[in-house]
Amino acid sequence: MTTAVRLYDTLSRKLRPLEPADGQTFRMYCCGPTVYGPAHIGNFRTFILQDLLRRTLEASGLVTRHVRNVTDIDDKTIRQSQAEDKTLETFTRHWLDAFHKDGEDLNLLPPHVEPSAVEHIPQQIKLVEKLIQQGHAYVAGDQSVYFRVDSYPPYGRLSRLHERTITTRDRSSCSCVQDADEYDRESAADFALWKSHKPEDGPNRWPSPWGPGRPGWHLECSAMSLEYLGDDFDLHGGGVDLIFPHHENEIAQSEGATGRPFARHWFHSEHLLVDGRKMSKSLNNLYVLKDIVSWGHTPMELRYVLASGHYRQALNFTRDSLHAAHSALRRLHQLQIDLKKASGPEHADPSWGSFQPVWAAMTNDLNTPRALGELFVAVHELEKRLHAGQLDARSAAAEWQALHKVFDLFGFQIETQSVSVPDDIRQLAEDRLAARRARDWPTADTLRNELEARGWIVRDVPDGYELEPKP
RNA sequence: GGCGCGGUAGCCAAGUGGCCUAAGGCGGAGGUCUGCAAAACCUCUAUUCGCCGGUUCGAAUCCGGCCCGCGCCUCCA
Repeated sequence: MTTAVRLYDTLSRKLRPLEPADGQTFRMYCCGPTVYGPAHIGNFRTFILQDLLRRTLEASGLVTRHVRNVTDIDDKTIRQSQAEDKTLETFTRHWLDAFHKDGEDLNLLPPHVEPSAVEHIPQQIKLVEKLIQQGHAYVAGDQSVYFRVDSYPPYGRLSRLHERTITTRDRSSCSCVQDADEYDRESAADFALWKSHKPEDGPNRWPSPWGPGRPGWHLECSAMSLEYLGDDFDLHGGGVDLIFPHHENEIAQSEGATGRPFARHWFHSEHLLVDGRKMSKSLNNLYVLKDIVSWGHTPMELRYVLASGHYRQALNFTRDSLHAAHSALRRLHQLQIDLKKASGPEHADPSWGSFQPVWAAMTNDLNTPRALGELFVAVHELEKRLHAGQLDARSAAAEWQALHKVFDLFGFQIETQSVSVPDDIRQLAEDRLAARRARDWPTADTLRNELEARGWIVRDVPDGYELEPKP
């Protein structure tokens, strides 16, 4: 159980074992949602991957401390709350609740701490003051504060910025990258730590030593990770799009202020594509959990789909993949039932049983697609042995437990769902059962068709029937 | 223009020098079961890894070229 989990690190570009620096608690910070609308399935890919990483770390025997922030003060939350004529708090509260509901449905483990940016403005101001003192930041003409990128030479390491900007300048001097809309900055590369109040911000302003305003986006993560995880911590995660500029800026702010190394490991998840394209409003392919459910699929099926690709690879989401997930999950459910039936009394067995290769794949760079492959190799073998009567009660009980460990590892909630059957449907099914017992096949078949017309599938089982809503 | 990623069966997706005459899921085709079905389970389903060269005893895996697709390049997970 002491297997070290190995994971690719964006900064060193190497596979490295994950170990808590303090030898006790693995401290991880994940960039959370901006609560200005429903989170889309691409957002959830990232959160589910972080969830899978955490579950894997915990299954390896580590204790984790998982911090995931909520961005509830930024351009988008302000703009949208103003447009809807709501206070920022009312507006973001609503979308945070929605996010929590979705997270629950997807069986995301709640983070141990979920700090809100707007509730940590004093900490952010303190950080800015520190950066100004150390010459890493300056107050511009409009009372905004900027980070002086030139004051922090390692800037750009995470995103290989050097290779990029140098060539960009060489190639096209009129690149759009240079079009700064804030001309108060010393350099176009400098970014805002504190934004002075502007009319369009409405009532959303906080006092600061530099006048009323609000924090810049990157600042919250530096301030809150410092608050809840300390100067340096074990892992920082987010989507690939955050590598630059968000995480680059976080590193500059945090290391500039503390003089100490920031996150020890960087975990970035690739994007989810829909039908081979990036999700976007204009392509009308930006789906949310509600859409998935409205198509008759479950959050678990989405979780399965999102786990079916490797985190460092863009994953192509299609509606077909949800069907595939449905069938795959049903097979897992069936094995659980079959194992339970063949099981003797339970006894504690902490092993992975037939699922050892699943665990091996997860600890090797969180290879979830490989792990699912190994899972079904084991499923197939176990079903075969069960049907051949080659699995004794003791082994079956052990495998049943191991299977549940695998379900926990993936966060799959697989249990028999008791569907409520309307009385009239129940009556039709009962009538059909009676007809079958009377060997009146024409009547039985008519009733089956009637049930199907009303949206219910009836299945005969040895002692009666089962009803399932038509997919 | 720069940086980066990828092209593996109808679809999704592992594998990155020999265990690959390529894992797994879905779908499809047969079968067992069934009054018939359905569900479940079993069997089969790429001699081949975008194309062309090269390196090597040996390549899906390494190198070069080409053709496609995708992402990023200052506040998008």
